[in-house]
Amino acid sequence: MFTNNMKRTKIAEVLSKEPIGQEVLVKGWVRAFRNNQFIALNDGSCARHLQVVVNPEHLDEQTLHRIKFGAAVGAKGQVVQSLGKGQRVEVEAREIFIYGDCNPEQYPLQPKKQSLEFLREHAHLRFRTNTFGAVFRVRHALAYAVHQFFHERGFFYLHTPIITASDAEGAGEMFRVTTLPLENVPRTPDGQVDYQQDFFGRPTNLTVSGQLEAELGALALGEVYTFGPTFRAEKSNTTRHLAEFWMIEPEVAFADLEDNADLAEAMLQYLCRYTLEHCAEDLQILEERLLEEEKAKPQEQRSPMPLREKIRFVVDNRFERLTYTEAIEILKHSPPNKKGKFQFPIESWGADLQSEHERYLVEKHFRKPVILTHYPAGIKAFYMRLDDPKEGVPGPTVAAMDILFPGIGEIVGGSQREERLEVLQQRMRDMHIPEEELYWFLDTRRFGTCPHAGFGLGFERLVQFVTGMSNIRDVIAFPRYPGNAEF
RNA sequence: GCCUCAUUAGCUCAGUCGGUUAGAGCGGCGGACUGUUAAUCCGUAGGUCCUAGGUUCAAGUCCUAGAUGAGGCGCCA
Repeated sequence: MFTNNMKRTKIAEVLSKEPIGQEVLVKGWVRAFRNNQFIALNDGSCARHLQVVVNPEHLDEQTLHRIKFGAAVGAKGQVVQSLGKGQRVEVEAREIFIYGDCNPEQYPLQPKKQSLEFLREHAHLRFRTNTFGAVFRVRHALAYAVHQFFHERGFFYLHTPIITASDAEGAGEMFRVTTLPLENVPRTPDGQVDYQQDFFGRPTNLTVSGQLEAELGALALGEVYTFGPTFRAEKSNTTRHLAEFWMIEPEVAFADLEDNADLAEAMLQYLCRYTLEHCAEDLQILEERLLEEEKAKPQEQRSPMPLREKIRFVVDNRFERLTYTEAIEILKHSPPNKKGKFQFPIESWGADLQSEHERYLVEKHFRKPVILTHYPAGIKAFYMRLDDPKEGVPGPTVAAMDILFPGIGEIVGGSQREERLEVLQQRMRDMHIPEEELYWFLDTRRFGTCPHAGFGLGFERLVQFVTGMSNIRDVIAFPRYPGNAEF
């Protein structure tokens, strides 16, 4: 009979402290049962399994038969030095208790390598694999480090709304939020949808960015950041877009574009360093997985360096900073442009850079993260600060900043904000953004305005970079994308 | 939204020029095994060849449409 009068010890603790001779109770899920004798037990606390050695003399035939891949079991026994070679310590089980059976004929997971596509269809179970265990432990570490980074620097965590009434930001297609009955929408006499009868008395959407609200906070609290879910209803079908993702958006008063770039670079290096120091085992698993995955690819598509080296490279090297105008010059004279290899040839100043151009700059030309600044005003948002005209620059630019990472592309997008009321109003008129809807935003410029700056970091893209997962749908627990909202 | 590729056993995939009874590895199941490490060994079951049409004496194989998945592009974080 299983006596459950002991405190459970986590496997991470047994493996790190190696308390030889101590009696422990461990609980977890069976990852392998070899030789009718050796259970590889994993409880999620760490990447590694604990070997539990079963002594058949202490175990009835029936329980032995229930030790199956995936079953939840508890094991009580002494921690001893292992006689085998794969591990230093193991638990000599005197008692085994089956919490939950796992029928192998029905269980979708198998004790073998399974494709990421298959696991994506079983996302509710994929946490139980080595790869996804590692991904989600690293994701947690990164989220924790984000708060630690900002807290250490005196930033305040601001919770901006998830439901918003402003649809004037132009950040993308929005998801409508309503309680109106879709099958029988109330109409006004002139046939329009009668939003006065809706929950908020007006049209509302899920937020596409907390930036405008964060600016309100920054112009009083000084330094704030948001870290929350963000929604874009674009039908993007790529390895780096989600309909629901998490975004980190710091906003800093009395800061200019350079301060902004400094902050973003320091943050990315801090977060990368944090995972190297706190997630060594998980990163090793992910590095080995990536190596295995890339074996199937042609040489030129493989990563130039192993995962951890790539992360260390970001920590140890200054990001390359250059202006859009300088980037255009480099691209114009680049071999692929001259040889007509770009699908979109670089011809003149003013066009937005395509993925292929960003990739060339980051992966071929500089071979390191790149901060691109001072984009043409025409291709950037209304709230970005208009630069003073500069010699050698063909048109008006804004104090924008994009950080490009190898393999992922744009990981950060930010700017110094336009703090001058008249300039901002002119920009809004030029871009057909209604002033009335953003009166509250403009009030910050009317009353005690000051220079300020901020950026947005796509959290999943950062997790992608650090874990080496190539599809963004594999770094969020339950991905939302066009045609899929399962689980 | 556009382009390319794929869909065959539970999973990963092979399947020749259209030809007769569709294969492998892993996994499952049964058995053996008290030092295994992707355990091993013996045995065994398992198929609506994505769907609907079409061409043909004959279709897993060719054609058309659709569904689903993957990758790329655009939009961006």
